[in-house]
Amino acid sequence: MNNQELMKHPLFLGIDEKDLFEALALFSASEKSLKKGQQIFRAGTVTEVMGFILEGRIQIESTDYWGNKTIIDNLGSGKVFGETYALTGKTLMVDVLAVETCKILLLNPKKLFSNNEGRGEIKAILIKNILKISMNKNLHLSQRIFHTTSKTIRGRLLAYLSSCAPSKSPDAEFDIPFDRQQLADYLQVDRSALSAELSKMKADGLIDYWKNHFKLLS
Amino acid sequence: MNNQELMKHPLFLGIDEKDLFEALALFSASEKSLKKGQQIFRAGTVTEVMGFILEGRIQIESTDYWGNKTIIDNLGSGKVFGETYALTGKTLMVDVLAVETCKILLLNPKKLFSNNEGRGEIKAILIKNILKISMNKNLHLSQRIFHTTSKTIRGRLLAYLSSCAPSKSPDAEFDIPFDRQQLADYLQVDRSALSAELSKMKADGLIDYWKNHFKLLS
DNA sequence: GAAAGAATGTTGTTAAAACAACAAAATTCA
DNA sequence: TGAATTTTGTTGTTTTAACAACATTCTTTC
Repeated sequence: MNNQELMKHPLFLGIDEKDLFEALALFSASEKSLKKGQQIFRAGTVTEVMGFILEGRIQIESTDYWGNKTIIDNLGSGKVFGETYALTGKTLMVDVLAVETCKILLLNPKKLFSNNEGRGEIKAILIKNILKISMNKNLHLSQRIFHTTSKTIRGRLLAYLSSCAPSKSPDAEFDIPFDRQQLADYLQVDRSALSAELSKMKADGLIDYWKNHFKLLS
Repeated sequence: MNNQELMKHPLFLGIDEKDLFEALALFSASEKSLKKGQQIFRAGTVTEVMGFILEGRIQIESTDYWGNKTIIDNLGSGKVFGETYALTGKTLMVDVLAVETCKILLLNPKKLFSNNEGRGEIKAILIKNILKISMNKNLHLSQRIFHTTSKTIRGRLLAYLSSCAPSKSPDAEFDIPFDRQQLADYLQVDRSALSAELSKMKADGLIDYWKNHFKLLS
């Protein structure tokens, strides 16, 4: 990802190209490469930095005492994660890990809130951008809640798949970022029961799918 | 709630008393009284204003096509709601209503982001405050997700009640803001099954309760 | 291209919660 | 205070998903 592309992302929107270097310096930005499966943040710890995904996908999840995993979110390039923990200083409730090879920027937002470092206009823009990102994450978390609102597996699948579909029109096709086990951990249902329900829904003519490629039928 | 008290709340933190009036003007603040059960925002609509609770409690909820209600949150005095929708302009996914007699401030945050109205320092402080509020809401929504992570009613109750307890110490006593039906709608379980499970947990010596007053036992 | 491994699908059994209908208790208010 | 209403608790039945064990298909790698 080059500077031109960086500037198009919500975090750097409104920053002039000539100021981008200064913005990155404000964040004490450092690049990091991750292998598939590698952990970035661990629940129970604290982080001063947040992540910006340059390439690859990461997953936010939580595993309880008995080993039950809950996937909170799955994010791809251009997305920001950990900003809430970096800025509030709260102990992480979740693990964050790379689900494929990743390149990320680690950004420390602390200086944005100092009064004697960096240009005020740049800091103001970045803070506004982080606010927007935070609010979008809010909406995203709300959606996440609605995906598991239904008490039936079918209801949860329909809620999730509908929100993934690129348009309201029937016969919309799209990929989801989960395999079956991950989808089960996201919707908080049993994997084999999920597979069974998907089969039934296909038999009922509601959906069609192949691996992680789905189609909603009319 | 008087000005002294207002200034202690996260939204106005850092604003001098002499600037409070200007801050309220920036928000085009207007006070509104609500009767128990009265709706403030309706799902499917759009709002330019957010709410600040002066007195009483409000509830954020969603009712699906079949009448199944999900309670997302229940907020008391000093809390802000609707800020995400007011600032992003997105269509509301939820209803907001007063669960008891309420007094609220309606605040329009639009001018905070204009360049020619209001003093920059005040706007900057308010934006930072809203950012902090947004992030806390993020953490809150994450917690909300963990409250319904367990597949058993008992697990959900323990997750929720533990997070309500004022301290980790056993025998902690506290009130919850829900009656049985509301708690069921929050934890997304059946009310009668919830009552039955509470009885069992009391019989098992895990908890004690009377109405909405609970005690976690060691 | 065969073998090994991983992912997905299938089926039967078990456990749990939804649901329904009603009983008991608490609260409201006339 | 007592009747009406709301809230909470109880129980039996039905539905659903969890669970377990295994079959099948897909993918990887040598």
